[in-house]
Amino acid sequence: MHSFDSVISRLRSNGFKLTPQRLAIIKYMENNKTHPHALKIHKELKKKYPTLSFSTVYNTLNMLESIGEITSVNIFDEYLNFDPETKPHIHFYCKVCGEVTDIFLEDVDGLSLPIDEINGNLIDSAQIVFKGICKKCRGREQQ
Amino acid sequence: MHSFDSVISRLRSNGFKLTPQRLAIIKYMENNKTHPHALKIHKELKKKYPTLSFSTVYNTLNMLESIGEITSVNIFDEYLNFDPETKPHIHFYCKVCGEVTDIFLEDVDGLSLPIDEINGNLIDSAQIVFKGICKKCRGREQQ
DNA sequence: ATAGGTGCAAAGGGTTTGCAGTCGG
DNA sequence: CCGACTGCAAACCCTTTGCACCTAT
Repeated sequence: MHSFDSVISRLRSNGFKLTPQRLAIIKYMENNKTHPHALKIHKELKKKYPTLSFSTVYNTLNMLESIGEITSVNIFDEYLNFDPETKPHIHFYCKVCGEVTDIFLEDVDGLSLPIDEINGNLIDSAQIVFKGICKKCRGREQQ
Repeated sequence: MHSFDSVISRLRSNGFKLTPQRLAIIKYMENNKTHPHALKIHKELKKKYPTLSFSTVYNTLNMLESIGEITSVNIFDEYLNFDPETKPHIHFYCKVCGEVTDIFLEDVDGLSLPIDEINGNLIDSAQIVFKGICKKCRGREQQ
């Protein structure tokens, strides 16, 4: 996702209206590394906007995704997680604490993406989720 | 998934009852490379077992997953796909025809899994979905 | 005989939709 | 002002659950 100001001007120049709800959602997503799902965003922002509806949250998230400012990923089975990081990257899901963190390709030896072709199939995107136990939880589990 | 006969004896020796519905579902999944979802399985098998219920399909699939005979993956956002291939592998989803095919690690240069640790995080499983255009559709699209 | 499985319908959880009222441009 | 957006409730889709009946062992 671009900076708050850039997103705002992109919306403005594309004829989108800048409602308080949209601004709040954009601000919430900017630099957000927690991969929130829509219901969480709704719950959080409802504190400040008590009448905020699900439809507005979903509409705004879908709109931001459609213009490429955020992406959505199925990290768990249950629901969609939204991510302001639009550069290709990998998600790591910790089975103990439930946190989802980003891993960038530079950090992984032996893994070179994008691979653009396998067995004649053209590849244009990849969704990679590693699951396991995160550094913090590993330390905590040692007795 | 093991062979039909092996699955049957595993169930028998574990005290599971061998109902016609279960046998049909197991037979349907054996060597199935289409990554079907529960509703598709239900629809298909309903032809032969008109009273087959959703609960039976889901119960059986969940049972088979719990004993490790099949796995479930979220290839699309919408629903869970079941796969009799339990060896770690990658899914390729074709955006044109919608088919999902398996890719094995041997086929991918530069990709060596399992990677067991990244940044101190212990990794025990990975879900990898490549999306793009499959060989068949690439040929078909050239004009 | 009996535990476990089936089928039905209803409930559940996340997401979308329809529509009247509202507000940003 | 007007068209796009909001909020509400209902609808939606896939999956699970509750429960009476049934069936494999």
